[in-house]
Amino acid sequence: MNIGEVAARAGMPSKTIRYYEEIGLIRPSRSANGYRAFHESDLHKLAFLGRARALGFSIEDCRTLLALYEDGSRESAQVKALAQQHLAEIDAKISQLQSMHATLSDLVQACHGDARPDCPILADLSSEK
Amino acid sequence: MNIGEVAARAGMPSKTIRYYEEIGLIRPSRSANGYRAFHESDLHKLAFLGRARALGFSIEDCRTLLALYEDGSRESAQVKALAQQHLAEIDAKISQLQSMHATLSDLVQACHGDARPDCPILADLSSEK
DNA sequence: CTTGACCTTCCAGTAACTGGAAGCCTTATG
DNA sequence: CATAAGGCTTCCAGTTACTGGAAGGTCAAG
Repeated sequence: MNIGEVAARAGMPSKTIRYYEEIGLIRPSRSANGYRAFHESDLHKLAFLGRARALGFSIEDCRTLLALYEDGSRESAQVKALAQQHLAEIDAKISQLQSMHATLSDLVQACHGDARPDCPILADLSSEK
Repeated sequence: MNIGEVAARAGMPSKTIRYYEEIGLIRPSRSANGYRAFHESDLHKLAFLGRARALGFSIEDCRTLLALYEDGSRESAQVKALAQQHLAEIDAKISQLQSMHATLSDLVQACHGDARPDCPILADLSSEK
């Protein structure tokens, strides 16, 4: 399989796949012509990575997850710990965004949004204290 | 005022303030010794930027907001439009994170997290289809 | 034989800082 | 007056996870 087909099947750009090779997440072999030659196992790894990334895991987390996945003697506790930690980060981000949302939607509500310069949003941003 | 005091009063690192100057968000004057000399107006702008950043606005949005703030003949509609657009992005991020959260917390729930290698989280990530 | 679609590598840019090195300025102290 | 501490300066590199683009090799079709 060439990179284009793999990209299509894994649902990610070829660029990303090359990048993943560059940082050592995958190691496709090479054909005589210099093209990357992907096996099913490479495709499988890429799909794994794609799903992990879709869940918001960082590349380094993905590297760890992949290593755990390939380590038959892993302890599920390690995986769970990593996932829980990530979940906590997600929670934190959600809270932060919700807080932003609350403030900002109040301000947007308060702004009449017409041709006049008077604006509660700017007033809030420039408020003393 | 030197940069240290401004940093303390604006609640951001000196590094950030230098960076904001570098990208043209502020233009503090200079003392004879080469130190940046901040006026109250600079501090005010930095506080404005800090609040806008805290609401998640990008630097470029901040630049626009600052320009609008300083333009006495702005139309509040412009500010409101920018804020609404940002609010939509926040909504999108929250949805995405909530979706990740839902999937991941299910998986975490399902993982016994002990010394055994069996792990629903890895199973899901490596699932065909 | 040429065209077009793939493939290759390499370099640069993105967002918004952050860390660190090398060195000048200022102030307090012995 | 020498020096040491702390603040200031600039400049360079690194971070995250790609993405775009240039220059050029390869392959299948007409």
